[in-house]
Amino acid sequence: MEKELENNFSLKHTLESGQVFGWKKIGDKYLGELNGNAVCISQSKNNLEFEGTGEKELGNYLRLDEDAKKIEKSILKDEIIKNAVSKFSGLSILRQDPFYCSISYLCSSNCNIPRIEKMLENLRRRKGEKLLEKKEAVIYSFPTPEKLARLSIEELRECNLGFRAKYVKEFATKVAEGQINLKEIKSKSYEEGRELLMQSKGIGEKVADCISLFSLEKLNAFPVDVHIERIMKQNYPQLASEKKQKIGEFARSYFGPYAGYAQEFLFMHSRYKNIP
DNA sequence: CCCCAGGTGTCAG
DNA sequence: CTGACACATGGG
Repeated sequence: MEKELENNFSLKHTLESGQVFGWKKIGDKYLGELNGNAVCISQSKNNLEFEGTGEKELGNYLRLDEDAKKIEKSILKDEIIKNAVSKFSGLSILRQDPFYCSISYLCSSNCNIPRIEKMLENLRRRKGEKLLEKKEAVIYSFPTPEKLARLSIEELRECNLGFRAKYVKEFATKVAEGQINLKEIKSKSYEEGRELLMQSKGIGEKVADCISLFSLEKLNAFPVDVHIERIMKQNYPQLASEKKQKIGEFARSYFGPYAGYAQEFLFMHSRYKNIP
């Protein structure tokens, strides 16, 4: 199926921004899973080509309904962010599945990106279901909260989760038993939702911000990781001796309701600063 | 063998 | 409230 894009959008900047794990790049196509189906997506200029999902479902995931140019404009507060936005224009913040997103960022603590990818792929391979088998790649679903909750710490350890295994089990159990209701959290304010998420062990301020931004429609959330901390301190001297929490507060009020977009652009800018 | 990686929990001061 | 330090694990 095909779709002509009305708004400014870059599939590459969106799927390779580090906000989401699990998309495999095969040539000019991206293979992955969306809502339990194996999906293949590619873009050429203003045209989006896709298989395995519907136009509406994909459009919602990619946030094609929002005007990206308008969002970008709203955060252009200075030359630094203008520079970052111009390099990665078309980056969209996905509407990820909250459970998958939560597990992703629970696994992210004190760990590098390739290894996070590996942990999540291990969970899919060992505990998910095979959705598609091609010679280039095999796509698995991500295990449900019930499935993860039933696993022992040892089984989770076998997926190389390390000390995060107990946190993943606790979170999955709370979701499976209804003690954590992600839909309900989504309907709450950024501040309230963040507090609720942080009641689960392994979720601190940064992870809660990532979950809020990438899967709970809290586009003002501004996760401050070591990279963002470094960039912010370099670019805004008044923050030089501030801590992560203050940096987040500053950014949310400085960049406004779409501060999360600013975070993604700055993160990309720092991640690829040595690549022309 | 030491250091680091999209941090967080814990415990002493 | 603030600053160490541990935590699993793979790679440099």
